[in-house]
Amino acid sequence: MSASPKGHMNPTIHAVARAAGVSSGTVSNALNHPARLAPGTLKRVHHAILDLGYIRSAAGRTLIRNRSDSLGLVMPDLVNVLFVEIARGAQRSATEQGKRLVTANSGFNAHELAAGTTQLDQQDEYLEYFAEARTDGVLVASMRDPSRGIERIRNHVRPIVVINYDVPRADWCTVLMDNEQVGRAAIEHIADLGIRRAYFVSIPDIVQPIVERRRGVRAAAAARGVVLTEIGTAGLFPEDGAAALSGILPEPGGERIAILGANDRLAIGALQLLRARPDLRVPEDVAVLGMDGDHRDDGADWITLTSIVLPGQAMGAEAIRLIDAEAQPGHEHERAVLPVSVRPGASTIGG
Amino acid sequence: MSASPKGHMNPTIHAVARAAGVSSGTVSNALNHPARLAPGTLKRVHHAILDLGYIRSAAGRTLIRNRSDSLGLVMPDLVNVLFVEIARGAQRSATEQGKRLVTANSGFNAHELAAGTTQLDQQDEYLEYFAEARTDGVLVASMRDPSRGIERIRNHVRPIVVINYDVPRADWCTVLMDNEQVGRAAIEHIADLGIRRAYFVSIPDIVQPIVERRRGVRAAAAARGVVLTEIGTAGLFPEDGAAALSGILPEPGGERIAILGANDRLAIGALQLLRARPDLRVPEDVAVLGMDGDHRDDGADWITLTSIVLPGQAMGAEAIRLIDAEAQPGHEHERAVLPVSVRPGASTIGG
DNA sequence: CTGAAAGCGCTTACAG
DNA sequence: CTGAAAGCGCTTACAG
Repeated sequence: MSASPKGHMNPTIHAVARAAGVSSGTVSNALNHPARLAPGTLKRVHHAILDLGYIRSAAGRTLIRNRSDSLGLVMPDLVNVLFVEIARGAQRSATEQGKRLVTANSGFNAHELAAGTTQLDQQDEYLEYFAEARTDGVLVASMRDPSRGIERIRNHVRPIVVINYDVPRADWCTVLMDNEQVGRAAIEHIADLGIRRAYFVSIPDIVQPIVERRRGVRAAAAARGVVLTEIGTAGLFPEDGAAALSGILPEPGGERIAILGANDRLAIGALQLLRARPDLRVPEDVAVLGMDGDHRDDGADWITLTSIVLPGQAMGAEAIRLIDAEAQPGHEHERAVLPVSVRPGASTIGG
Repeated sequence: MSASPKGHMNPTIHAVARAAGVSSGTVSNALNHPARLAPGTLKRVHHAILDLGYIRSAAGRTLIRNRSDSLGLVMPDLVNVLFVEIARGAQRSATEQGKRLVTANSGFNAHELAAGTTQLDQQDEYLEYFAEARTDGVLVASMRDPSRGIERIRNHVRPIVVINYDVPRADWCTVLMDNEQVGRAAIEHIADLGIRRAYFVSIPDIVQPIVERRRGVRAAAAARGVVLTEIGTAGLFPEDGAAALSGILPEPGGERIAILGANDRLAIGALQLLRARPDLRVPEDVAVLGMDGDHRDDGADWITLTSIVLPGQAMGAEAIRLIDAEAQPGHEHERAVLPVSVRPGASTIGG
């Protein structure tokens, strides 16, 4: 049981073979096909393995098998809760299927992008890393087009699933949430409440989800006869929302309006302004809604924020399922679009 | 430039050599010691690499170099924001130093542990995974004793740094935050405000940070003459805090008290109760404080929560630094304990 | 400056 | 049931 009785570091399969008085092929069989060994031999080998603190080298094994029994997940930065949820869903699902999942963070940060301070992210580097490792499959959760990086590794890693970015006619499976539905659901929700005038508060169209939410908002507003005004912000934080909105709050007794934040933080910026305006009632005068369920309502809020719940964990789990499906012969690439739902709060429905 | 002109998959170094009309050793040199090649040869090799979509196999390379040029990080579940911050700090720091960092989630969940519904986590499995991969160093962020898993891989991976768990006389470097200071700082803060009676609300001592925070709270309360009452909860959520505290709220006009949540969510449970009690003023009658800076105060709160800011990103960065330091000859294991600080909010200081 | 050869630690038919 | 041997894809002295 002692880790290393002979002081040897890095014991190999040959050291184990010597200690057990067998050949290295037999040690390998003990690990890979134990049923082939006589019980006594198996026991001796296992004893030697424990005694030497032997751990098989993945390099030798991967080299000859040309597979590594593990999956890779490339993530943007973890500031966005959506990606934490995607990672959790994927990890759980992989574990349930007995697969190892290993994650790399590319350092992409939408806040920085919006503020114009982005450095390059490491997405392509980590894709290459997983390709070098001959990972059995790669999941890429992304805020930007991953095509170039994927193109490079195509010859070396087969099942690839892209999460959260939609490339037309892509040569891989894709898992998306329905961002147009996010925008539509927001408008539907306030239209159902009888509100006829809405402000959509958002950064410019620099990332795909924003583009699509805007499209959904516009389409639904047109369909429902909601008068829509779009307000641009410099960033995705509450103060950006507050700064952009300070001019548009109505006088008391005016027409009822809704403020729709492209994300929850922007909506919270609106709530901050409104807290300082006791003459305006929420939601009777101004209804407020966020669009990415990022804000964790744990009961400390002065008013709970209505938002759209994004299916992060489900997206992660779906991606693992598709990795599997891709491995089936004759599989056609799938494009899964997962639905979202409104989580009503007092900021629109009161109570 | 086409990915695979001859339809070959998994091109090897030999395929590249053939295409470039050189030997495989020369291709290897082009990758590892480009200066050794004649410019024309180098160019031909690079062209062949691009043309074939060649990506070097880490397996062959690791096998002969016995190192993989990457670091592994084993994390508990990402529900706890502290660990997200640790991961971000480690990732950023590794990137700055040009190192690849790859992460695995063990699925340990303190909430589930507190609720008694834990399954086993995968910490040891992923430690073994990184050992098999001959990772150049391993970081383990943990809520439980990782000794067994580390002991097993000791012969195969050298620099090991444990984050957030303190093993006495450990044979590795350790990065901690000062959890006793967390408890002390909480008491100091409210004692400085003149409060003489405090309630410490916490799950039982099933994880190390709780043990130490309790110890710090007790020591500081004794030192400062604060009358301390400890309240047990069944879990770490706001509703657990609210359930445990509903009996202890004072009548208006009584002695001023402080409620100290072992984490922010428990403190928020107290805030929920207090919002329903307009006869009690916060912080004049009841001051409330959380202990893990987990709650993101983004301005939607009815009152901002005073809390203790934990040095998550700094811990991650420090761990990367120690991996480096361990590699120096003659290095002695370090035990870094990073300080915490109070983030004052209206829930204790008003305003 | 380039090539031939050895060897890293495994797994897998194949003999025996 | 076990062992000897080939080979996975690389890198690195070493000749030339």
